[in-house]
Amino acid sequence: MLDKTYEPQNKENLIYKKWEENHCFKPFSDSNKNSNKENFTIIMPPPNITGQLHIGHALNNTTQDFLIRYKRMKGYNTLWIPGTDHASIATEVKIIEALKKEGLSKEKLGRDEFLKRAWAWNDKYGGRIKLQLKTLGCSCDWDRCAFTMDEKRQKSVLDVFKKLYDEEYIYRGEKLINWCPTCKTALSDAEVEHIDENSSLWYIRYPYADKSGYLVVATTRPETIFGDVCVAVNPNDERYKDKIGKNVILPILNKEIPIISDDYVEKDFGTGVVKITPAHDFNDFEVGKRHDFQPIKIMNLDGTMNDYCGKYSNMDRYTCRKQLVEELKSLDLIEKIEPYNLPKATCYRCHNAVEPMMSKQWFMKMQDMAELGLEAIDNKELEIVPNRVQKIYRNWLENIKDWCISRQLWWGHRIPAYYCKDCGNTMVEINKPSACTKCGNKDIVQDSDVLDTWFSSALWPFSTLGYPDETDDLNRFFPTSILVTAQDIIFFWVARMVMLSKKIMGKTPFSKVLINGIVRDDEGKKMSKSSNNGVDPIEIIEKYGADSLRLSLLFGNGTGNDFRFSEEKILEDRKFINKVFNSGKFLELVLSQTTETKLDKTKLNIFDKWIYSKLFDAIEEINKLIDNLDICQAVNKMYSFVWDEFCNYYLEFSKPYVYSNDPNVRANACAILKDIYLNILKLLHPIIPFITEDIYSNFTNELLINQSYASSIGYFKKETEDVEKIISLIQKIRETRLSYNVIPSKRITLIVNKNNVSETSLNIINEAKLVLSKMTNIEKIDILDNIDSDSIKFVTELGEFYFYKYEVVDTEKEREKINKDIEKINSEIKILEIRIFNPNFISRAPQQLVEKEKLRYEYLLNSKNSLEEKLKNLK
RNA sequence: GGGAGAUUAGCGCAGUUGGUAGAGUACCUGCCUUACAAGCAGAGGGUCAUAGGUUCGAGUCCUAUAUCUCCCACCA
Repeated sequence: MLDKTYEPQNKENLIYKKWEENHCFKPFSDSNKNSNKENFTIIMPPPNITGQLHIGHALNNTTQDFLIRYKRMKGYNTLWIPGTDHASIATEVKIIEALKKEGLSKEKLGRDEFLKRAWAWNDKYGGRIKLQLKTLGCSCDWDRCAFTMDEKRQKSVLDVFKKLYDEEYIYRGEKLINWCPTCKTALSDAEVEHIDENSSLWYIRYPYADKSGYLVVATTRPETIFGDVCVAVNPNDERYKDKIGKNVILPILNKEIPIISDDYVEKDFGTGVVKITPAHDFNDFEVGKRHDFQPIKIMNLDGTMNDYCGKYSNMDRYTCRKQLVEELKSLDLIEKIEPYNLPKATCYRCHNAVEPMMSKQWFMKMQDMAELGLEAIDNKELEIVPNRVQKIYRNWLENIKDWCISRQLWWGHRIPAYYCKDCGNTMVEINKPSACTKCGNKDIVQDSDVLDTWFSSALWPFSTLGYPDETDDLNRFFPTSILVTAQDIIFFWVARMVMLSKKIMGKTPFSKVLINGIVRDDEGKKMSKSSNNGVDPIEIIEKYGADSLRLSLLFGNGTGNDFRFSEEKILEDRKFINKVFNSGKFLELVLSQTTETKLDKTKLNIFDKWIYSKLFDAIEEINKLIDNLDICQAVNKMYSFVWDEFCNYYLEFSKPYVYSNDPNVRANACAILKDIYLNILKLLHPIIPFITEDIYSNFTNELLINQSYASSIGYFKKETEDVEKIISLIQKIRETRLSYNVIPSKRITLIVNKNNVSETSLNIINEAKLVLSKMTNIEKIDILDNIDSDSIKFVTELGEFYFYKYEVVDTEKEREKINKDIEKINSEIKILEIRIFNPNFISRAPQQLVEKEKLRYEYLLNSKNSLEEKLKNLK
């Protein structure tokens, strides 16, 4: 028995448990190894264990669950693998924050203790994330749940690292890298965020060594002058042409450095003179390399100045800047200071300024990899929806640089490189070597660094399936079907998965990527882990149920478009769920009042045939839309079919039959109603799985999740057209009644003009008599030859109809109404005339359209004439 | 500096090969009609940002412009 109103709170958990107990989330192939059903596989983007899921995750996972449930019901061998990501740097930052509150630091704790904390953190937050996903209704296979740092994934990482090292794609070297002085680790280019900062441009005088005056250098980073190796001008700059090759004196250090020329220098910026600091600027590094200068390091890894900087050593970089500028001022070496906006490089995790530093790190060669990534797009092995995102992907790969993969962190995959303490030999091995392969020394130490968290993420599509072992899963499910993710990790993750899958597995990891939009809060601000305006989906689910949240996330949200989340929208959308629930209650009521239901598909009335046709259309359209990944439109179609066609019309149509006195009619009517309704539950199950499953269990003993997707017995053209005509008649009657202010409870007579309504139309009307009277409160239908001229006339496709004037009256209203109708028709006629009297239109537009418009024009003229006549006759 | 997206009814949005603008919600009118007032039946409301262009025909294609949002980027 269904409750009085739907109470999702207490039921959803139980339903989820039932699904799990019945192994509903497993691929068919688990129980039937010979299953030859086509696979449909999704690997979940693993949420970071830094915290809990927010609405953005809910959108992402609802979309995946929608696709998985749909495909499962479509008969695919579906597998959805869930998982979580250790999120190396992000989690480490969080743990350090937590330690700080306890007055601890990671150094005080030591590596082993710190890692214990990290694993505990994983238990807590990873566990919570899984719970959140279950609460949302995600039908993923929890037995296959993966964690980027669990044993199996460690194995994958070690294997791939060694493979790429052996093939010389991975190398170690000292290069200029992005360094976060706060997190005290190297970062990749992708992990650096640029923000605009109000700063200054300092114009500093560099005196010529021959005391013939000075050169003015404009810089945004005065504190780096300690590292200057030269100053550079453009070779074509007339102002400085004769100065090239001369020396200037570097202020403070009083060291002579040369003036060189390089194309990199823009004549028009600043003074046209650039100081070159190769060890702390990416451009300067390149210039320095071209001119054979040794970089001079001037900073420590914590962002303070190093011993090279004399009295400024050990001073924070920004303090140094302030004091240095003061000193330069006192030496009269500052020409001027201008306000200047510069993009400041910051760490994507701690948001502090990143420093380019010379450092020995591990890198992955990316040139060949990028080719693989581009090839995937070029050869259409990979399609990104919406299409525009492909450009972003392509652009990044075309400008890629080698990937710095080592991090000076503790929480992560430790790099499997071992160094001989004696001879310095480097060995990359999956297991620690017992002795140096070169000198035999047993004193071997492992590299203390860990890998960029995105290294393990990049292997996700095959590491989750068991790589490097040749598992059944890997053979069966790789490559996967589709990746659903957000746009902001297209470089971090998507591109790298494609590259590494192609490199390691020889195949693109998925053929489609569906990008879901960014979720914003109700003020339009981006919801994110870092900006802390995230809403916990659990809170929303506790209030409104998971189905309401899911529906709201998918309804009216265009593919790839940003989505504004509000509780208000949930309240609006959940009305639909209530509607579904109540129509189920109606079915239950009807079934309770009949002893027998028997579906006889040979005995369908026109309304049954109409609803089956509508169902047929709806399913066809929905299938097509989902295949095109247009989930928004698909949900829209479900909505309008269920509410407009089924609830508003078919339920009403069915009432005379389900309450019929003829037990045979009744049995069949009930059976059909049930059949249609159960199909609706199937149709809706991918969006609102809980309530549909719950209602379904009231009518059958089977689980809805296991059923085949909705289907209709067929399409009946003639009956469908007939019922459409009846619907227009119903609407016309209602409209006319209302326009004459006939109160709904008043039962009136419908007059049919025998001369004007065809035999077939009469048959249709006759078949719909009961329905008509119920839906428009018509007491009886008079079929007349002679109709009083003052009767109230209205026209539909079925012919001319009237009301007795004495039943509806009010001449003034009538006049007003006719005039309004004429006006409406006139404006349409005008538009049509422009078209059909245009010879160009006649000759160039499709003939079919021309014919259609001409017919419409004639129809309108006729209608207009009859209305005008009516107006004349109105007394 | 480069690129992408957005601009449609009061509001938040949909509109996929160009053919007379759509749903939801709000507002207005009338209804507690035995599934549902989280409802039913109706009505109103839009020069589809602006200006040009292509076309018989443009919300839809092209070119500018404006406003907003996002991404990328080493002009010191």
